[in-house]
Parts: sequence; structure tokens; C-alpha cells
Amino acid sequence: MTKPRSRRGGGRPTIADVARKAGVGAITVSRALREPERVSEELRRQIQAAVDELGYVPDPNARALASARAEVFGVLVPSLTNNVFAEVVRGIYDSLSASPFRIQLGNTHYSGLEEERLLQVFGSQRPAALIVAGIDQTPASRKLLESAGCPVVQVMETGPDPVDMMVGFSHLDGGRAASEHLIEAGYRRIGFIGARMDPRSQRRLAGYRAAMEAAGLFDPRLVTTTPVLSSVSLGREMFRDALAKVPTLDGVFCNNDDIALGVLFECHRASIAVPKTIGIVGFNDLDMMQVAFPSVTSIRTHRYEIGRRAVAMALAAIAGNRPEQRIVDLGFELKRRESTAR
Amino acid sequence: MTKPRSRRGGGRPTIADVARKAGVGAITVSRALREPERVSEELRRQIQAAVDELGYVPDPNARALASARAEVFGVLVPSLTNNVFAEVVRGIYDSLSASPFRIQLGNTHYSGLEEERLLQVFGSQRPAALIVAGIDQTPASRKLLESAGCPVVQVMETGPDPVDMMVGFSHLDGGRAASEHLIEAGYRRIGFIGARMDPRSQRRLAGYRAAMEAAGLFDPRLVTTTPVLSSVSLGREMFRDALAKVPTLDGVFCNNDDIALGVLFECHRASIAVPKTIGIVGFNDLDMMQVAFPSVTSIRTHRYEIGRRAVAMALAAIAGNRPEQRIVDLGFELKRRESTAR
DNA sequence: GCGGGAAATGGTAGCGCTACCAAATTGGCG
DNA sequence: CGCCAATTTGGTAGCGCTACCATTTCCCGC
Repeated sequence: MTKPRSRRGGGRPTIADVARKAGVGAITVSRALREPERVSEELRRQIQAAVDELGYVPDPNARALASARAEVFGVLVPSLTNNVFAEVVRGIYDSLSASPFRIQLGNTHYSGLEEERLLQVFGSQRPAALIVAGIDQTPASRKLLESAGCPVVQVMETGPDPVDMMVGFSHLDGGRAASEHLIEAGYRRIGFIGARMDPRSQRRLAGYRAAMEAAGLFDPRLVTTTPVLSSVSLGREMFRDALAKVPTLDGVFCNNDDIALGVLFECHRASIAVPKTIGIVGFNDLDMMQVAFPSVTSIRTHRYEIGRRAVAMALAAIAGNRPEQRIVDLGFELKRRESTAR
Repeated sequence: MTKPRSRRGGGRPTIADVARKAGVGAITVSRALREPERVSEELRRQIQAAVDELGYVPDPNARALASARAEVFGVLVPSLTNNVFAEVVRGIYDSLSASPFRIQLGNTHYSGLEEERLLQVFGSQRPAALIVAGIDQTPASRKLLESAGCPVVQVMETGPDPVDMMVGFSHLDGGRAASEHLIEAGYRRIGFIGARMDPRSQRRLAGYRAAMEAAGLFDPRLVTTTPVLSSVSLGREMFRDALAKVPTLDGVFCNNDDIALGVLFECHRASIAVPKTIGIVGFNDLDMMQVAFPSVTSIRTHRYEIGRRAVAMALAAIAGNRPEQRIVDLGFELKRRESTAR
């Protein structure tokens, strides 16, 4: 059973082995695998039989080298543990699992420099498409994206100036909607609590500010932010700070649900009535918000769908029919719940 | 400025361009990049200058093809959104970010068949190492892992029969410790609530059962499980079911923290006193458990560290010094909190 | 001064696949 | 019946890199 094996490779079957066994040329095997309609049905069957018998799997490296194009989607997100990006990534994986495309996932840790480095690395692979989170790339990153020679989808946000395509929603509008809701519910001293103030959180804050100023309620002392990574425990601490700073606080808009949950728990602990004494609004609408007691008002965002749409647009562009709508706004939804039902 | 570019490639600089510019042979450039100590300092400097000037980045596909070994870690996890695996994956990414290795991440969706398929795909890339979650691979998957020709690390669990190496802890012991803690705290009608009963949850259940039987407290009606994916809202529903089934329930061990949180919220909603009427223990110890009100007792697991250790062991094996300890048990820690402080 | 070995460098021949073009075969139509 | 075009198949020449071996250079010790 000692097969003759090539000098270097690990002895795995190659396209030449399949071709020999099927009695055809190597190139015909290649075609049968990639564009079956261009090969007669009979040869196709023979080739398939040989493939099955040998357990042949094409070498993606050789394929990428020969075709100057890897079947890889490069995906860049700022965090892997943040549920929001995990959902986007899940949508991407689910949409790509049935395709021949692999995924190269990079974690930028919210760093522009790291993003540049990763784009450099990804670019060297000649990916089939790039999906990046956010619209605030550094000039260098933007240049890398523009010269990548493949479809690029910026996700999570929409903005006026896409590198190529965009899928997301307006964080500014989301922040404004959340804040207006609190105002309409009758809250007046409404604080903003935001951790890890990335560009999207900044825009949510801008939306908050716009709503508050329009209502003549804005006061800089109501705003509490930190660059620290967001967590439930941080939400609790920040809420205590905010309350110490402004004891008359009667509502909070949190830049995400983790923070909101921390606020809710602290209210319980300090016997602060929600929504009577304090109204709470979160952002993203994680599953737990509707289950919390009291349930927490939040801005529902369509993270999974963003991932799916990004892939769909990229695939369309690869196939040659670039979607005419280059900027897709998936919007958001204000979920009114007990935490603001005064 | 029209550079002469090769017929196919996208006109990016190749190793030959660098070699020409530096006035050396291509192979010397290759060596300077991979094993600098084997090239004289002078040539190294010249080469580095040429690399910088041209912006040369090696093509990983060509490299993989020529060396029959890709600088890729294949990573297989059952879920991307479950915080537990997200943390493991984060540990892996952080440990590998400074290395030349890329990561190929696959999502098995808790399916053995999908795992086999992905291992097949990953195998075709000749990865430098494979990291897979769990120890219950199908026989076919196991065979694929054994014949992968690279270091393999099974993570999350420890067991008697590693394919190669293992990093994790005993879920059975964890389940037992959680249950014994409830028993010691004076609870008697202690339920088990478990969603998505994967093999690890099954072993936590076995640990629960062992502890309960040893105390003469086991009753099958106390066990409530479902194959449905875990979530906070599901935890709430399952707790209501459990309570309907056994109204005298006075404690619950949940197979993870999402479920525990759902139970806690339902207790608030139904005005059930925690820990007085019901004691709650979770599993994994997410950040929020210590912030919850009341704070929730949980089994702290070292997910991030598992990811880091797995990479460290794999890198050591690649470098030729395979760690003598092939099975690393990182243990767990019972965090006693208010939810069981009767 | 010379042989021998270590260190540094280069040439050649692929790795497994596909782009490009050529050749062979078939079919339609005037 | 013959010509042209469409369809199907194959050969050749790389893609960009590294393994393997050859060559050159330099230094040491006797």
C-alpha cells in the first residue's frame, strides 16, 4: 500500500492524481470542479467518482496562487467578546458557510494602528472581499481598502462617504430616539452614561445632546463617559459616579445594554425605584433586556442581519452585479419597556 | 510611472523585485525574512531597506504552497456568540497576534457533522496547529485530527484520552462543587436547569446528580433540560416550568449564567426571595454575576487562559519541544455570593 | 602554506493549481 | 457538401515562494 508520493507534499492526492484516475487532463478536472457546466456530463461523472474515491480536496493555497485571488473574506472587528460584533460575525459565518469562501477574522481592539496592520496582512492574501466595522478608518487604512482590488463593505454604521458599500444604521438617530423617548416619558434630568467611547458611541452621545438641547434640557454635568472597556460592573460604578455628581438625576441613557444592566442592578441595590425615580434606556437590545425586572427599554439593532446583508452585497459584487444601492440603512427600533413606563 | 507588471499578479512586488533591488538572490531574501541569523548583517540591512521601499509583503499562499505548511491555526468552536467561547477565541487571538500565524475560525454549531466537514476543509490547508473545543469528537473527526500531521489541542475540557494535547477542566467536578455548595448551604429541593445540553452540560448534570445522590436528595423530577440554545429568557421560562413541576423547589443549579440570570429575574418578578426562598448557582461566572442584585454564586472558569495556554502548548510543539504535560487542568473556582448566602 | 570545515550565498526545480491559447470535435446552415 | 462558429478538451507556462543541493568564501590549525 505504499503509494508513490511526491518528494515534498504530504502524500495527499493532487489534481493530477484525479486526472490520471479519471483518464482526463488536469485542467478538465479543475474545470469540472469550478464550472461544471463547461464539462460534459459523462466526464463530470467520471471525475466526481475519482474525486470521491481518492478523497481529493483542492489545495486552497495552490488555487489562490494560480488564480491570483484567494477565496477568503477578510473581516475586521474591534472586539470578539462584545455581543454586538459577535452577532455580526455570526451572520457573516452563517451566510458564508455554504459557499467556498473561508473567513479571515481580525480583531483590531478598537485601534486604528492595529487595523492598518491587519489590512496590510489581509491584503497580502488577495481576499475576495473585505468587511470592516465602522466608517472611521485612518487615511492609511482607507487607502489600503481602496487599493484592495476587491469589494469592501463597511458595517455597523452608515455615512456619506463609503469606500465601496455600507450596511448599518445611524447611531446618531438611535441616540436621539432613545433620548427623546425619555424626554417624552417626562424625565428631565437625563444623564448619558457611556463606556468605551468609540466613534459609534460618540455619535449616540451626539444624538443625546441634540435631543436634550432641543428640549432645553442639556447640561454637560449630565454626561459621564470613560474610554474603559464596557462591562456590567463598570455600568454600576459609572451610575454611582453620575448620581454623586447630579443627585437629582431622574433618567439615564446608556451607550449599551451592559451599562444599562449595571445601572439597573445598582438601582435595586440602592432601592431606587425604576421607572418611578429613575428611567433607564439601553442600546442594542440584547435578549436579556426584555427579561430583566423591570424590563429595560432599549434600541433594537439588527446586528445579525447586518452581517448577512454585508455578505450578500459582497457576493453580488463578486458575481459582477454590484448592488445599485451602495448604502443600506437597516435602521433600528425603539423597544419601550417597563424601565421607562412612568 | 507604468511599472512593468507580470502577466497575472496584481502588480504587487514579489520576492524577486526585492532581490533585484537589494542586489542579492531571491533565496537570500527569503532567508533574511524567515531566519535572519543565517544572513550576514550587511545583506540583512540592504534587504530590509528594499522591503521597506517596495512595501513588500510575502504572499502567504505561495509560501504555504512551497513549504507544504501554512502558517495557520485552525480553530473550531461550537458557537461564536456564547461568551464562553468568545473568551477562549479572544485568548487565542491575543496570543497569536504578534506571531506570523493567521487564524482560521470555524463554527460547528454544536454539530458533529459540521465539525467533520470543517476539519476536512481545514485539513486541506495543512494548518500549523488545530485547536478544537470539546473532547467528544466523532470517530471520523478523531481520525481527521490524528492524521492532520500537526499539533492538536482539545480545549474546554479534560479527559483521559487526548488526541494530542488538552487544556480545560472537569465539568463534572464543577457541577458537583456547585451542587454540594447548595446542599451545604441548607437547600434540599435543589433543581437542575440546563439548556442546550451539550456534552459539557451533560457532565455538569452528572456532577449535580452525583452530589445529590450522595446526600440522598436526588429526584429526577428536579431535573429540567432542553436542547434549545441557551438564553436569559429561556432561563426564565425553564424556571417557571421547574417551579410548576416541583412547587417545593428551594434551589437551582443552572448549567450556565444566562439561565441563572433568567431565574434571578423571574424571582424578582414573582417576588420570590433570593437567597431565602430560592438559592441560585450559575456556571462560568460572567462579569455580571458579581454585580447582579443579589450577586449570584457561580463557578468561575478560566476561558481566556484556556485559549492562551492552548496556543502556548501548540507553539511549543511546533517549535519542537512538546510540553511534557499533555493534559493541563486549569480547574475552576466556586465564587460564593449572596444568591446562596442563607 | 594547505587541507578541512563552517558560514554565507546562490541556482534549480518544483509545490498544486489555473490562465491562456490551441486543437479537436460537433452542429447548423446556405 | 463544405464552411464557420460553438462546444469540449488538452498542453504549456507560469503564480511567488522555498527545499535541496552546490558553490563560494573565510578562517582555523597543523
